[in-house]
Amino acid sequence: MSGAAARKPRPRNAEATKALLLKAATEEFAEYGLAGARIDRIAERAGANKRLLYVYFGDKNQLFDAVVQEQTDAVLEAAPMDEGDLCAFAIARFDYVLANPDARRIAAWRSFEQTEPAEGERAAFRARIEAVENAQRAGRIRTDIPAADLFAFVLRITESWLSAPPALKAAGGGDPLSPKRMQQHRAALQAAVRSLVGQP
Amino acid sequence: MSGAAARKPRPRNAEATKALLLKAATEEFAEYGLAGARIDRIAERAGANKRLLYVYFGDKNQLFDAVVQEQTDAVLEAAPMDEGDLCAFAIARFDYVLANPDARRIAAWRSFEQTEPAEGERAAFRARIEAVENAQRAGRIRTDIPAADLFAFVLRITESWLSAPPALKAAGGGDPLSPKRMQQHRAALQAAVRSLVGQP
DNA sequence: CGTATGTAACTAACTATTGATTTACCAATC
DNA sequence: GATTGGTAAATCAATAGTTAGTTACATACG
Repeated sequence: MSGAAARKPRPRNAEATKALLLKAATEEFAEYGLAGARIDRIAERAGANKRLLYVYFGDKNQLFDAVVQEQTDAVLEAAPMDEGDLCAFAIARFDYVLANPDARRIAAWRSFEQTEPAEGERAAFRARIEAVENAQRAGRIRTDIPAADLFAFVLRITESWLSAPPALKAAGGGDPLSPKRMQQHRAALQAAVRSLVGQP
Repeated sequence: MSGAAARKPRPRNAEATKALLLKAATEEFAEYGLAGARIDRIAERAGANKRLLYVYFGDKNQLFDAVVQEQTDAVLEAAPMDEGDLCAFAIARFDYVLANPDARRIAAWRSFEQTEPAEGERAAFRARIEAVENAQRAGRIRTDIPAADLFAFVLRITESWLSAPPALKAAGGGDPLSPKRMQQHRAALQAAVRSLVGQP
């Protein structure tokens, strides 16, 4: 027998490897952010060689961009805004980020660590704001708050518990993320958004 | 004249130097976070020698803790919660973080990069939640949303525009932080919190 | 007075590590 | 046999943290 342990090389499958790397990068960036993430850890998480990361994605920043792109697209798709219905939007977004905590953290890291907005995302927000304006004109929601502000309120409120300061989550006692607690919070969120957007 | 430029050493004043370092660290951490901040840049910003930073604060993490402590204390003091008055709290907090953007960013970085809550802060949040509960019992605010949830909603809403994704801020066109815009948003915030906490 | 002396404030240059990115190479598979 | 997927090990810059001092200043002593 040879002394060195036999390393079994990864099966040759570019697509699968690329997907594994992206998944590992998503987890790593979600946990540590762009500056805190480590290329070595990403490769290790993926069980792949570091080099492949550069082959498939370019460099650390481009990898981060790829992760951001995927996650923001997913959130946008999971929480549509039909007819400017902010209540439905809020609940859909809450459900999605509760089930996919990484998506929320990636979006937050991005808006903290990168200030340059992407054009596609800007357009997506503009469309949502316009939908809210339409609903205002149709008399479905209050008009004393500008559409952009109202949308920003609702957007943040959907993740207010999930992104609350650790000390606040801990202040209540009990598991702040237990299913029971989340069910309760979901109902609270629904009530809150309803009274927030309704006619005053 | 001698070839080397004469470096004028910093006047010998421990308190002043320490304060300058803390200020520089606050700016650096606010901008880049714990992982992204650079010790050398902090020293340079302060116009002080790197070594002093270690003498006065220990290491990078302890320096970050010192900054966090100062900033969170300041926010807590600037936005008190008398009699569970969430409206007044919200406006006071908004005004403070608008005037002190670093405080908000520091708090955000902290809750993202460090998960261990400090005991003092936990107590502060508990006190606030209790104040809200009292107001609920007194019939001043709605009771169909648990106090902790309601507080979390209001807390996040106070910074929803300031911490909105860059793409959202940019979507509206015009300077998203102009005084005029902020005045408008402040009114929107007031209206929003009022209808959020009022009896349904 | 003037000078020794202890110590606090400060500085420059060094080290040891870490971490992103590359180079050079091997092995499947078409 | 050329191209594609994969690996190990080197490179090179940046960084947190240190070592080894120098200078200002106070206080005490002759």
